[in-house]
Amino acid sequence: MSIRLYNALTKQKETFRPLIEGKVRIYVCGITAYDVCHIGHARSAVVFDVITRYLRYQCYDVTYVKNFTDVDDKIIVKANAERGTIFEISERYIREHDEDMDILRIARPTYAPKATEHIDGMIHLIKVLFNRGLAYEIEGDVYYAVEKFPGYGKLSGRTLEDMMAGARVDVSEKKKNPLDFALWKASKEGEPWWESPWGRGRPGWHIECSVMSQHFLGETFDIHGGGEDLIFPHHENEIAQSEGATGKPLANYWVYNGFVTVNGEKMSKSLGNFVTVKDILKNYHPEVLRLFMLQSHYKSPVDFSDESLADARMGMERFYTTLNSINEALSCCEDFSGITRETLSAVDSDVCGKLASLSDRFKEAMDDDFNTPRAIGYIFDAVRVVNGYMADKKSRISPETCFVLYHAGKAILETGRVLGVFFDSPADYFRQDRHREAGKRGLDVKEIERMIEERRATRLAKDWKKADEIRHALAEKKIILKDGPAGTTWKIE
RNA sequence: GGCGGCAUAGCCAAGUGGUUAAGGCAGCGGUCUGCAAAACCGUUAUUCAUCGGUUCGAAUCCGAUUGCCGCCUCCA
Repeated sequence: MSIRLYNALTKQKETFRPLIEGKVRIYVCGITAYDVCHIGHARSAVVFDVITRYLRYQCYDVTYVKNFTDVDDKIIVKANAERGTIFEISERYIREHDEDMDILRIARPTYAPKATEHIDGMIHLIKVLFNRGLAYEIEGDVYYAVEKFPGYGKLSGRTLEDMMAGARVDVSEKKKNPLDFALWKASKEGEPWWESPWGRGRPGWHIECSVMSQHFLGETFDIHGGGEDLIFPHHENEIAQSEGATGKPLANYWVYNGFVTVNGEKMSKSLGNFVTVKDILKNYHPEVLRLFMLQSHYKSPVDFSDESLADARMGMERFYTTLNSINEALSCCEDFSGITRETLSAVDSDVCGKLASLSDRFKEAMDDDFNTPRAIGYIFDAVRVVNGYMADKKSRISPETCFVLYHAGKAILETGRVLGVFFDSPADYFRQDRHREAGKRGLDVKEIERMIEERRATRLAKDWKKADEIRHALAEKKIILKDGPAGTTWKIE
């Protein structure tokens, strides 16, 4: 069993073979720290989180690096506008980024370096490029001479001629070739600067990733990733810099997540449809956002809307409802330590077998280019099997049943957690959901619970008419009551 | 203009050469329930944008057409 993944460099699915047996080194381009994270950042983070979780689940020792760009035009503009330093701006947004990612249950990268921590390395790399005749300096700016690097365009699948034909190339007087890009920029008045052999300046955008990836992962590493918009020019330029300097491949597999659109439109500040992670987390559980994203393949574009999130919430409710039922059944469970697969009845054994196959099917799906939609389909299958089993066994909880349910719950939790979901207890999940939904609709939780308490008394008195009146009054507000043996619980539709 | 991607049920979405086209949401019928909810069972695409072609056989490969989208400028 081996993982196959789509390599954007070769444009085909390939068998994944890490450079060092058992170890995987991944570099993903992170954010430029000048604003809060939006759902596009969230998708990229979720995709690579799931990839690293799955690789670790498959017992790989993963080193995952995700950088922060903390010096850049937009940060400088914002710092000047606020009469602060670029560090005040970048530190603020890095902190916000980390908070958002933690809530989204994104495992922290092994290393999260900042560009400004590696200025010396950048200067060193630029010197190497000079020595190799790939860089030139004009008035304190240093440019990369793209026509000197034969492989330029190999990742994005275009040639220099193609690119020259495009009318949108910015023609700068200084550059020898309009496609040359800045490695180092002379700092203007009011801009941050570092000393360099070419005078006071600051780094170009692409050089940081070449330096930091090499610093943490070596000259060649396994997987380089990011959003698909980074293919050109960012990663094309990284390849030119790194491979131009070392003569070795930068990374063996190039993996890109598709974009998020909002109601069918590209997210942009001018359209005013910029959805931040914080906006979503006000209205939905973080795992709902993850489920929504993972129900599409990572390479596909995904369209975000309130309806699609609401659908994902219903799906998540199905999972947690089953997890809850398993917990309830096991809470009154008998000792099943003496039970083994071999001692089970045919029916019990059959269910146990079906649940045991979840893990294999899950791996089969994930091995195929991290096919999370299929993997999730298999978890839903398992949920149906275990629900059917519980419906059959309703009132007869035996040690054998407990054994089966215990293993069923374990299998579902284990697979789900590779996807970064099912980390809450069901009780917690539903409590949060009630409060969140009540908040969205301006409903008073205390008042709802008071009415349920009132209804409890009428039910004890078997006054069904009055009980139903209360049920219907709450139903008008989309509040659904569930009468169970342990009392009445509620949720919002 | 150049490069690339996508089109599968009411909606979302797997499947990319061969038994009944996963799964979720929504809907409908039934079981269960004091009534509900949840759950379960059944049901909802003779067909995969359109038209041709290759093949014993195609949603899956090839060509054309239509429609949508991304990149080529900062962008996850």
